[in-house]
Amino acid sequence: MKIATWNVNSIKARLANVRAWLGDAVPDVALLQETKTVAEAFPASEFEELGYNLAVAGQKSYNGVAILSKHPIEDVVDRLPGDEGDDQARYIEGWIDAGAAGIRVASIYLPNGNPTDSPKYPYKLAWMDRLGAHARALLAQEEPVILGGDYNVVPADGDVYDPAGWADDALCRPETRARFRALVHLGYTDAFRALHREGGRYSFWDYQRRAFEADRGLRIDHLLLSPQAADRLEACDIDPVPRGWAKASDHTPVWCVLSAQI
DNA sequence: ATGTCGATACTTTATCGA
Repeated sequence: MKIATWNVNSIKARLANVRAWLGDAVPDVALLQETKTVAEAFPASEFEELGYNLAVAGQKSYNGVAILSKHPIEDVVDRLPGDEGDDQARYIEGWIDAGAAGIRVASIYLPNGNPTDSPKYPYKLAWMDRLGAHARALLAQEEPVILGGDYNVVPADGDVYDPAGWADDALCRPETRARFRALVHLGYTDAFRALHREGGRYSFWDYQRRAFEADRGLRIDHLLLSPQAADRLEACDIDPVPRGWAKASDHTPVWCVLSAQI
């Protein structure tokens, strides 16, 4: 079972690239973020042609998340619990019905939070607290779970090209990192970090100032695995290739492979 | 020296968000 996460920065602008990568990498499940369109306008048939089922949560212009799965998607939850007044499309969850390899997945687009002296930062921190509460509730079900997405969190200084320069950014601030660590402390595993010791491995490079060419990047796209999923973790990596394609997203896919059973 | 991208609207350029 191969599961990938990718912030595509508009599913319409990225249609050809996403279809090409799905054809190359052939993930069973793809968790997409920043689709930037309402669910009714999501180009579903373009992915159904490739053998994927879809679950989509969208809004006009901003945000938007989706799950693509070769297996049926059941038990869909299309908003993060904990704030009925929050109408930003940043969370979708579902059960991937793959028999013994079945797994619960969530596609997460965590708020950026900049600038930190605006209401955006407390919104980010509150959103992370809500995610923690929901992640805790999921653990009680003792299922394999992958919470994947654009976390807008640089977990440690080795995950950003210029730690000092980014120290006060919403992606690096101590309050942000503390909440990410809290997710780990609940019992979730950062799949990439579990299998790779080295720093300097990034999933995002800004469009500006030739950041990709200079490898000035950040690791902010993560796959967090419940114990039942982590016990089945066989491989995880970042695929930088799509970031170098024409009309690239500013993020690149991160994927992992789980065995069918332990 | 400067060099971004995508969506939107009282659109063809400015604004917002990232």
